[in-house]
Amino acid sequence: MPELPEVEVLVRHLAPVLVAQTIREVEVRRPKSVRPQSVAEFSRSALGMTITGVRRRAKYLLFDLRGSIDERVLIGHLGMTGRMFLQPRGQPLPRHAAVVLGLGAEVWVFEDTRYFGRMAFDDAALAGLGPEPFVDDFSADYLREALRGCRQAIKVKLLDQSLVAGVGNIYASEALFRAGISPRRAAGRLKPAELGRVRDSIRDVLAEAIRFGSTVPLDFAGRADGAGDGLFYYGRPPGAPDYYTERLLVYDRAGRPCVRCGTAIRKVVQANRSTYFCTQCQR
DNA sequence: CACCATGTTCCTTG
DNA sequence: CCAAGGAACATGGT
Repeated sequence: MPELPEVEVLVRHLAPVLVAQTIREVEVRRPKSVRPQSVAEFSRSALGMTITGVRRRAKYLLFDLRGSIDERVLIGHLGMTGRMFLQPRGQPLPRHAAVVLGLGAEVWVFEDTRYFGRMAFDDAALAGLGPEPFVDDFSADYLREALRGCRQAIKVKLLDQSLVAGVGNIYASEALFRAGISPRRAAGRLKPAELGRVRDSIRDVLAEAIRFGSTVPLDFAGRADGAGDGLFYYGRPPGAPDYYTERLLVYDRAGRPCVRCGTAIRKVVQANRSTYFCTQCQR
């Protein structure tokens, strides 16, 4: 689920169903998921608070809470496998439900198979984040300044959250394909025009993903495959094509033909992460 | 069994 | 001291 577009879409879905709700019960089923706080600390901080806003910063979810005497922000991160959704009280929880917050008729579930994600009153990580991709500060000039003299590969730099916040491993490859730039180029060696293309491609690819995600309704009644279990998921009518993977042009397409020139897509490893690109289209 | 996976952080190496 | 690379975290899918 989780790069900037997925988090943004989730925020838009959660905001209308969470705002004005009050947290009446707190159940931490996985203490690690509220680190660095203790379960008791987390529970005390969340209990009785009313949700006044749901926002996003990079890949973090920000939940504005207001109590009778103060306000605070609950911060969520989905890690690699996190999800959040509401389900009716009393229904069986998923195996990896990490935190369950009781609201009115429903409970708010943070589920996280690999437990890399977090839900905590801890904003330390936000301080080091670079600009959001859609703000004016994120410009070709900004990139030129920030990457001056940098010999690291551009793909690796795009994953650096202090350079630009929210790009992950999938959209880094996708953006560079659209920009026509090899992921292995030294970041500081890119020409101004190329940095402009990198910036535009990042924005385009993220915006397109948000636009697509926003058109997909959440399914409260049952799963896209028809197995109704009371949870909600990003819906896809049974038998419909999986647009999510189809609109990715290079990611996870090693060996398959480039959509533009037909050359086999290459997979390489950079900084311990897979990178996908077309050696013909990307120089 | 081996390897891979949408992310972040810590430790080691140079 | 800093930059860069690699492993760890934990579970599941292929």
